[in-house]
Amino acid sequence: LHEDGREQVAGFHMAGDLLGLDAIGGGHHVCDAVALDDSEVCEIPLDALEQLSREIPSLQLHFHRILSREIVRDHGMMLLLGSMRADERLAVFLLNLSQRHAARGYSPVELLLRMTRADIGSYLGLKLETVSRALSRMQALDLIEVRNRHLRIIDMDGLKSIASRCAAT
Amino acid sequence: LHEDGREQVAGFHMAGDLLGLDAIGGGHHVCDAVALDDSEVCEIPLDALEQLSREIPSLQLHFHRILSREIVRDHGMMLLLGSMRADERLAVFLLNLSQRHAARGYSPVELLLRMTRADIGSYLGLKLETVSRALSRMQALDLIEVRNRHLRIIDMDGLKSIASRCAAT
DNA sequence: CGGTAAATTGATCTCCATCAAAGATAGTGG
DNA sequence: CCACTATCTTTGATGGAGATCAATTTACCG
Repeated sequence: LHEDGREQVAGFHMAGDLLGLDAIGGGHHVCDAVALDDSEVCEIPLDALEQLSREIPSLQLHFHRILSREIVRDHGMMLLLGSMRADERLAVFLLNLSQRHAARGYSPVELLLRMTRADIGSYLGLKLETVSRALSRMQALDLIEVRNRHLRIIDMDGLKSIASRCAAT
Repeated sequence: LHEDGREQVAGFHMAGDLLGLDAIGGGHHVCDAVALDDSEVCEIPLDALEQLSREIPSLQLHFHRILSREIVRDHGMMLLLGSMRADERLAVFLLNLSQRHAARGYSPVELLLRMTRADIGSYLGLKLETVSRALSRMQALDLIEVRNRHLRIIDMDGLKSIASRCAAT
């Protein structure tokens, strides 16, 4: 995502995720996408989708549900970026990754981070060093085990309690 | 917006704005709305809107455009919350307010802030004291003139240059 | 006019950014 | 196969922006 020079990672997509939901409605994309791994992409022509969703109400419903979820997700990110500290952000990030892994039939505790620390930092509004430090701290607390891009969640509940330790901003 | 205790101002709406765009697609609202002034609200039944937009393609197009804009707007906020300092955030906020005022036929320089400093802070990911200090600083630089909730923009270009002084995160 | 909520301003502290350097990893070519 | 290089990662030291704590001051409303 870029807008007057600045740029930021707006999200990480996994198999089955839709992307490019900005530009629905005819506008131009304000984000671009970079593959972090060998990927297959299925392009959905917007007008065909709109045409079909006019004919099939349940498709329309699903389409709108997806758009809505994107908005809710973004609001969650705004909350995270606006009021969480470094390790809370990271905990939320890891738990989210874990959930999505599990939803796709992979292990919820064994994660392979496809992105660099800088990417994670950009996404979470942190610097890469801060991400690295937070990971090390979590490892020291036996919450996770990190070896480069390989990450294993040891104490899921511990992570959850970090992620939701309220700050009541 | 609240989710496990925390809460945050997700946006400020003005006359004509749609709100409640979470919950499109049948879900539950994750935000609620508070009137900061005497307000009239026109409720749009979702299923009627979807029904109509199935029949009127241009309505569907507009509807999708609005949803898309919301997503783009949120991404802008994520950028702001993730990588801007206090006065940049405030400058962006004021310029945005000014634009929307102008679009409605009001003066772009004479603003009446309907919300508290705490609300602004919550929206921008800052504390109320920080908002207050940033405003005072801008006033000292003759960029704006604040008297309580009344705000006058004196140097629009100055504000713009603050808003876009890149930080290249 | 008195009481309450909001706003300003000051002092201090904390967390994260920044600067800097060393260690690990993967890819390249001899 | 191994040295070689570029990139990524970790870790340390320092500084700064904003949070937090606290005390006035100002505006608002019955």
